[in-house]
Amino acid sequence: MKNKIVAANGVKAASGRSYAPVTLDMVAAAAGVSPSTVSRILNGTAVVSALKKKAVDDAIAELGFVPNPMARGLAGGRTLSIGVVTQAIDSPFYGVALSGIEDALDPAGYSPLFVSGQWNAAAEARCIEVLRSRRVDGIIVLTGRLSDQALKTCAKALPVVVTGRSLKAPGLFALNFDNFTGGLLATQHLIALGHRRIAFITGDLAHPDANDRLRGYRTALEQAGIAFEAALVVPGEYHEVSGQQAVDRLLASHQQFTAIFAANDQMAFGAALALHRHSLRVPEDISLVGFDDLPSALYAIPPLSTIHHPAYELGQLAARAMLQLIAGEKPTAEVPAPRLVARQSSRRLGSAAP
Amino acid sequence: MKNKIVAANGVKAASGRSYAPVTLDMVAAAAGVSPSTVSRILNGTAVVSALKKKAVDDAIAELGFVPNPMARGLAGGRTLSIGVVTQAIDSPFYGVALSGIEDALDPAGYSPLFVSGQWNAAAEARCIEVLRSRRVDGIIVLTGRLSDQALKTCAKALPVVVTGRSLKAPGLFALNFDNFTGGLLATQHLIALGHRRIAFITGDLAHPDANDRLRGYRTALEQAGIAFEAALVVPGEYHEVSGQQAVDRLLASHQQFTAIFAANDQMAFGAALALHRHSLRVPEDISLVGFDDLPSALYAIPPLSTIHHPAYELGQLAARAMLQLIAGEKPTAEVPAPRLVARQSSRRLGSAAP
DNA sequence: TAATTCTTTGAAAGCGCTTTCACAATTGAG
DNA sequence: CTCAATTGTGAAAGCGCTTTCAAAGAATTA
Repeated sequence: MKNKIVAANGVKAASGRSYAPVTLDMVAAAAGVSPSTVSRILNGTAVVSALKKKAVDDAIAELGFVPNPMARGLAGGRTLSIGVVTQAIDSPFYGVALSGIEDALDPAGYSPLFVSGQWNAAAEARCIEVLRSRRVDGIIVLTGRLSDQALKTCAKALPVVVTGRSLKAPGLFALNFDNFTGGLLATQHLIALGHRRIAFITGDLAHPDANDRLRGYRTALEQAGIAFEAALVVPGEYHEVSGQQAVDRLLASHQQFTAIFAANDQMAFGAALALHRHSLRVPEDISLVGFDDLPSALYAIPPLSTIHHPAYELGQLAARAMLQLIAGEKPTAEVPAPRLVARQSSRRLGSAAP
Repeated sequence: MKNKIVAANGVKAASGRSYAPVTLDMVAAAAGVSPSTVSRILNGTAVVSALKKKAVDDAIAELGFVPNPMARGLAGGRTLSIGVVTQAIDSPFYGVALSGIEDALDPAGYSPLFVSGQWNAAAEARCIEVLRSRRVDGIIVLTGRLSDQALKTCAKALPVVVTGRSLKAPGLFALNFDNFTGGLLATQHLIALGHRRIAFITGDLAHPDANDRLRGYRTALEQAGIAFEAALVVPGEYHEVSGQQAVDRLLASHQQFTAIFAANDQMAFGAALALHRHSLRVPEDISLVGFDDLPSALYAIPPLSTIHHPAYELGQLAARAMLQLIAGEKPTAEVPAPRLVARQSSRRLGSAAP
């Protein structure tokens, strides 16, 4: 039926006639039923006779009716929108996660509302305020710097899903990636390749994940009977420059090392550039392993060995968990385990050039 | 005053007491005025005596009142939200643009609503439908595949700002980057370095920008008296793999060339990897120039020479133009001119190794 | 068959805000 | 000092939808 097409394609509809806001009342009138009945059919709130249902469905299609979410939100309390607090919408890692959220929310009829916290607790708090003032039905927080306490109290008023922490509270669901094991795997990989002097560029240690990755590194060392050397651990801040500077510092300190494990890919890229500037080749002179498996890791030169961090899936899982939370169910999602992706930036110590 | 703090910090407020939705009526009651007066003060719709204004302002601060956008939208027709149709929220280029939009919209009290069109006209049409059903006050379309006609008709109902096209229509503002000059500059740069056999990896030629860049390439060649060779032009699709494949194809064809100009950075990264795989060094054996100046271009190895495409500014300009459109003003924004950023991926033909 | 319980449906009261409209209270002009 | 033109303000009517609440009809039971 042509009706369906009009209903499914707003632009088409708009091109036909000027966008006429058709309301639920008009549908009711056209179908010869009361507005309440239309609403009930729309929301599946109550049983309606098949006869009337058909009449209403036809009227909706005929008129190309699209419910006004504003009115819905005002009247019903739900807005079918989920607030998403991200740190930077242009971050390569979070971008992918947002994409996962969007894709998981869409089929359920929910729209995400993205706001950026800029790695700043105060800004995040403002974000949450904005989201609540927009009456979102729930909030997904991607990592962030907000205190656990702030999140918990927020969860009292609204379902909350948070990634990057382990946290239990009513109305709150936490999805945590196993950063410890990730750090462990990366380091074990280098050790297995014969490396003993492995430098580590940390993430921002204000973040639990950065600490977990560091613990993984230390534990792997321990397990292999390699002494931990503080001088081989240099602080970074999760972005490229900091990785670059870390390597500069490492080199300036004249420490010996044959491999570098960077706590995320962005720092690994920076590190690679610094090594390049110092005429050190990866992996011939220095092996390099990152963390996150950004899309661009595949196209680094050489392609970066890294720990796969399933950002897209994480986004999807978070979104689905939110949907479950809203439905009153208990989310059960589990984040996939970390997995090493060995590419060409790491190689056996002392192996011949290709 | 503590009031201010509470008002500015929702989380704090929430942690103090359970989130009590304070309404305009409550403010009116507290200030001893009518709701109409409060509304007028909120919107600056009419002159209100200084005395009452102060009473209301105090009450607002005291109660930590935040207007409900839903109700506002329902009653007033405005929603203070702008729909943004992007192609992929996780694209490195668009991510930056979104960030610019967000930053420009925020001070005006507007929130962006991002939806992804996935480079698909039908999906974009659906996006627009979603945005309209959410009653956004305007729509910003980042490039996209929608027909000009569809955009124009959309603009009849809603202010529209579109990037990546030159288009004139009532209620519509187009912001176009000078891709032709960009292509020209990149090619001239390589020519100036002594290159004569310059391969070109095109973007998706369904896009006007891809064609403009190609025209720039051809024109630069012409101006330098270099014959255009179709065999040196290979099609790409604006993503890494296509750049990689393009180089594979180029090499397989045994064409001679000393430089490659890729129509965007992502393809340049792919191309660099392919060259690396074939043991060709950049820039010693082949000079490489990209287009867009993605943040990661700076950390490519070697850092990529490219045309600066001011994505962040573009986003800002688009958002500001939208604000002007909504205010009934005529936007005047101009996109900054393309600019070559010469880094280390391009060098003079035949120059000695460092 | 009368009494009782379900089902289906409509009327009406909001949700929180904006916006006419009209009423006082000022002010200026005649 | 009256009459008209301002001006500041409140009452009330929605915006488009959801959701009691109660009524009417259908089905069940005694």
